[in-house]
Order: sequence, then structure tokens, then C-alpha cells
Amino acid sequence: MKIATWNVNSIKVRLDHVLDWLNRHHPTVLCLQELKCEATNFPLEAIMAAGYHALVAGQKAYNGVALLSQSPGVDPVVGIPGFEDSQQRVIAATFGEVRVISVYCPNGESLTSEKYSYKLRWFAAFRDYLEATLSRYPQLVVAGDYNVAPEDRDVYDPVAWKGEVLCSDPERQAFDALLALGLKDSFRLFEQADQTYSWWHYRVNAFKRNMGLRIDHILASDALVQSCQSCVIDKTPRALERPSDHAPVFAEFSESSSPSS
DNA sequence: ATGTCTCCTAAGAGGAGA
Repeated sequence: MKIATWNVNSIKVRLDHVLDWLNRHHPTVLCLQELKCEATNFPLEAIMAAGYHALVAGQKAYNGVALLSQSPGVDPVVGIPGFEDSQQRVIAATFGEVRVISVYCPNGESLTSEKYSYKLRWFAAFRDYLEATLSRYPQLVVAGDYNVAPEDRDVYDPVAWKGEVLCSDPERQAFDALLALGLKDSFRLFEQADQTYSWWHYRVNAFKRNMGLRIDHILASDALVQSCQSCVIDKTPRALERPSDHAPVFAEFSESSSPSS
């Protein structure tokens, strides 16, 4: 089972990149973020023609998440139940034995912004949602754009970024609080090259200079960790014409060792 | 290095968001 995540920064603009990537890598589930379109405008026919089902939570212009999958998802849930939010950031469904959540965490803008306090409130609600989800679905994967670089080694210039949004202590603590529920950052289960990032600013030639941050993550519950075979960031699509500012991340899980039933 | 990309409104460029 291969589970991937990709912030596409507009599914309309990035459709060809996504179709090409599906065709190349055949993920079991691809979690998308920043669709930037309403569900009715989602390019469902093209996705289905590529052999994928889609569950979509969209809105006009901003945010928006989806789950693309080879088999239809079961028991979909949109948003964080009990947390009023007009922004479409979360969608969950079950694939086989595994619950998968596609998530687009708030950016926060800056430490003094109202968006930053919203980000921290949102993370607290998301933590509670994951706690409840884990008790019902021990085999859980939470994949998406977290807008948090968890450690200094996830930042190209940690001195310059110290305390800045995406790297501040409260954000890192909010991220660590998710891990404390019994989730692991699958990327760190394996040896990785230094200075591997998932996001590079569009400006200043940041990608070519590898001025990046690792803010896109695939968290796996403790019940799934032993079956995780790999976690890789694919920088290839970031080098294409008209790229998203994010690269896809994907993790592979073996099917065998599920202790269910 | 107020730089880049994508969306919106609204009929031009400018603002929001990232």
C-alpha cells in the first residue's frame, strides 16, 4: 500500500502534473491539498479516466483537500467534527484496514497575525480529533501539508528562520503533540540525505539553490510503523514547468503484518 | 531582494493568501 501526499497549489493548474505522477507511481491513495476550487469544479472525469476515485472537500479560491484512490474510500468524514471552520482542510476515509486523513494545516502568516492564533487553535482541535480517530482506527495515516518544519534539520537556514512562522516553538510543540498520540513521522524512520525538503519558495530561485523546508509529512500510527517500508520525497515534479511550490511525499506500507480481526 | 504564483473581483489593476 503506497500512500502519498502533495500540495498542488491549484488542481486546475496542476492537473497534468498530477495525472503524470499517478501514472508513474500508482499510489494506492494520494492525498491532495490546496485544490483552490469548489468540489463541483474538481476535474473528476480526468482523475477517473486515470483509474482513480476521488473524495473532495473544496471551496472557492482557497484551501481544499482530496483523497484520490485506486479503490473507493469508505466512511468519509469532512473537516474536524465539532470544530466550526469555513476552511476546507481535512478529509478522511478508510481504505482496506487503514484510515487515511488528507490534511492542510493553516499557514499562520506571521507570529503576530490572527491567522497564527487560528493555527494554534486549529492544531489543538486537530489533536483531539486524531486522538478520537486513533481509538476507533488504530491503523491510521495522516498525510498532508502541516506548515510546520519539526526540527532545525528540516530548515535550510535554521538561524534565519529561528522563531519564524513554520518554525516557531509553539508550532513545533503543536506538531509534537500529534506525535505524542502515538504517531511517527515516517520520513524519519529511515536514513535520509541531509537537506531534504518538501517546499521551496517560488521566489529567488529557491528550488535550484535548495532553499527549502520540510513541512509536508506522512504520519503513521504505531500500529502501522512496523509495516512502513520507505518514505521518500520526490523532487522531480518541482523541477517541471509551472510547478507547485511543494513536492510530493510518499510512503510504502507492506500489507502482511496487520494484526486485525 | 515587496522577489512569485494563483485566486478573486470586475472590467483595470490590485488585493489576499501562501
